[in-house]
Amino acid sequence: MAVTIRDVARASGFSVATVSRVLNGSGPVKPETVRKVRDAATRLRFTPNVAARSLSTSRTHTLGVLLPDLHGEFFSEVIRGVDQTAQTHGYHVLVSSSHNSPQEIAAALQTMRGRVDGVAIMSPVPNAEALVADLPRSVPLVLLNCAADVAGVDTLDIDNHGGAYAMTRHLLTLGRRRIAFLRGPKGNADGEARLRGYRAALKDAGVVHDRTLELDGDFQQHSGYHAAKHLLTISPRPDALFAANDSMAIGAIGALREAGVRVPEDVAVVGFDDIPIARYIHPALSTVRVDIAKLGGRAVKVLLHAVGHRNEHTRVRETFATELVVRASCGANY
Amino acid sequence: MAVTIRDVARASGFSVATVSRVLNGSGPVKPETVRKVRDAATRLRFTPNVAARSLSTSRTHTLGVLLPDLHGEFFSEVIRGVDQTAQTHGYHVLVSSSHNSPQEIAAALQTMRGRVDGVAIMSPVPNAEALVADLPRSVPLVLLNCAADVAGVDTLDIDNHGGAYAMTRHLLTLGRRRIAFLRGPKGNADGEARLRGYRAALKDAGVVHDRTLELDGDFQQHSGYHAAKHLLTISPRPDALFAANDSMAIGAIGALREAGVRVPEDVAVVGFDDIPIARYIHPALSTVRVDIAKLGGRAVKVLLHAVGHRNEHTRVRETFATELVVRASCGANY
DNA sequence: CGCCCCGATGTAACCGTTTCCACACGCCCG
DNA sequence: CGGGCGTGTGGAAACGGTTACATCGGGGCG
Repeated sequence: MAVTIRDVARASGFSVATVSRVLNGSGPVKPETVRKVRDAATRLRFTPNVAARSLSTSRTHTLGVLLPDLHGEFFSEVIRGVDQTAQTHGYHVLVSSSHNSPQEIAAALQTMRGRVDGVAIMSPVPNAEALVADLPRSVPLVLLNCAADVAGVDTLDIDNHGGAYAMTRHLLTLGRRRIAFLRGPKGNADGEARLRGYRAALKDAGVVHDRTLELDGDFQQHSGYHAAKHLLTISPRPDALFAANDSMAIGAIGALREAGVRVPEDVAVVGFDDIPIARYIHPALSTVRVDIAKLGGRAVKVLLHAVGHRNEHTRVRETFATELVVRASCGANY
Repeated sequence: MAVTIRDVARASGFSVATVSRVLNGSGPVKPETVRKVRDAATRLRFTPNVAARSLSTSRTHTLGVLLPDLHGEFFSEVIRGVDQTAQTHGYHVLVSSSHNSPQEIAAALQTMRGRVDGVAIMSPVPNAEALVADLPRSVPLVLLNCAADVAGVDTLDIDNHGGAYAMTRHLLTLGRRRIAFLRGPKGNADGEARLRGYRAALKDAGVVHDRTLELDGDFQQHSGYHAAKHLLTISPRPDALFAANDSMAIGAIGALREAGVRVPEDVAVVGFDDIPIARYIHPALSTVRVDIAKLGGRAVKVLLHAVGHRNEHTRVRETFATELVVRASCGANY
């Protein structure tokens, strides 16, 4: 067995209680004692057993992150933000992906129980309300991008509607009229909100709404690729494509180029998210920036606040602003 | 407090020992008893306390992953592979990033102690041997891409040398002679091995080695961008650029295009990794494929094997084959 | 018929912390 | 001078599981 607190107690000549107090900085201890105990601890290379510790404190110093999947740069940015912030607060991060249904999320939450002090859920499901509603609410939760209004949990959202509205408006001012929209996965809250923003902008501009210009996608590159192929069969051909995320926009550009269609001259293509790679592709992708890593970091802070108040804090509901990023693919600069 | 095994025992009319046996499928129990206990457990919504469990079993059912950073698609692919495999084996994944020095790795390993049953380390440091050598070897470790030969740990490597050799050879057969190489971060084992493969191929082909064609990079897009800018100042100008990873290759292509240099006509650009996005950029990136997710998955399996044998198994040392992927950016198809 | 073994179950020790409570001591104050 | 208080420390009870060991019938076998 490894060295325990008892060994340190014996070696330093004090009781386990005192050793514990020294190591945790709790309770009054003589400086002299502190020194001796510290000495013994380092000499023996004592490392507290985290299981034992969390058994008695019921704190794990770990946060969970539930993601729908791990494809593309979007999610790695989320994790990056989460990990970074968690680390600076002395917390660990437990990730779990491939949760696309309420059932899977509930199951994952179940198995995480007791392993984490709080969980950030990025849920693609339409009605997160229902999902979270009948979960044991013992663990602090923060919902990311769920557009849900659930009592008892914190929620962080991206201003999807506003971003999509602004981008659509931008395309309209550039003179594009037949703007196709490439949707996210069915029921995905982000995707839906972006779609609504697009529709609203069209409507406000008095452009007639054409359902056939709303293409199906699933946020992954290849779906953008296929959607663009399909778009080329539409007559009259759209002069712009607004993809619900950057990955699909990139896939779409690939398909258009293959077909000899010029971007942005023939078809403007824009995305959403501003993943790091967006500026390096050709043409550089115009998109709607979301500070994804920051969102992840914020989620951690909210969670830690909840943990600190034993989940009896006033709930937070924030919306992250987006920013229009105009590069080349929208045709603004030629 | 939550419902404990004692509550289940009381409710079912059996002892905690029997309940435990039923729930873990250990020891002989009457079918009738099993039913009753199961009933009581579900009725009370009993969830075993993982801390208590791991305190007595010293198993956490969690694996750790240490990564140098989380930028780009490469690492998210690793995590994806790890998570997927871990999940199918009922394991959780603790990730931790930004570990670029032996000290940081050691520290992270320290704080993970007791939280995980094993750790996969993707270490960029040159001499992982030294690092891991003086770590407490209680926890099973698997080293990814360290090109290190450390006793007592499993190691998984990518055939960096072979892949780079093949790619360089490919460029040579296409008639390129002044092939620049864009290096990875200083001391990064993958980067170094790829560089050596490049050099070896040049040497074997009798091409004189020109140090000025070896550019500095750090695996991130912007470094590829800047390196390409620099490359354009070299005279005579190189006719090919082999980037040590795809992210940099993509950044480089962006820079070249900005400068009006045609890829691949004027300068061929190739990468390494075959991240998902590689095929969608323009020109589609020729690269060396590595099944990153599979590597992550394999790491988990190795780790679980080690855990199963209480870290007293025969160590594994595997090299993952790479595959030359010829697309457009190398100029083979025009 | 007695013994042994096996199946089924219970009792309690143990895992390594934290923390409540008790206690000793010195000091101040009434 | 005694009681209260604050400081420093120790003893031991949690925390909630797992599991070694004990117990108890009953069936097979010599």
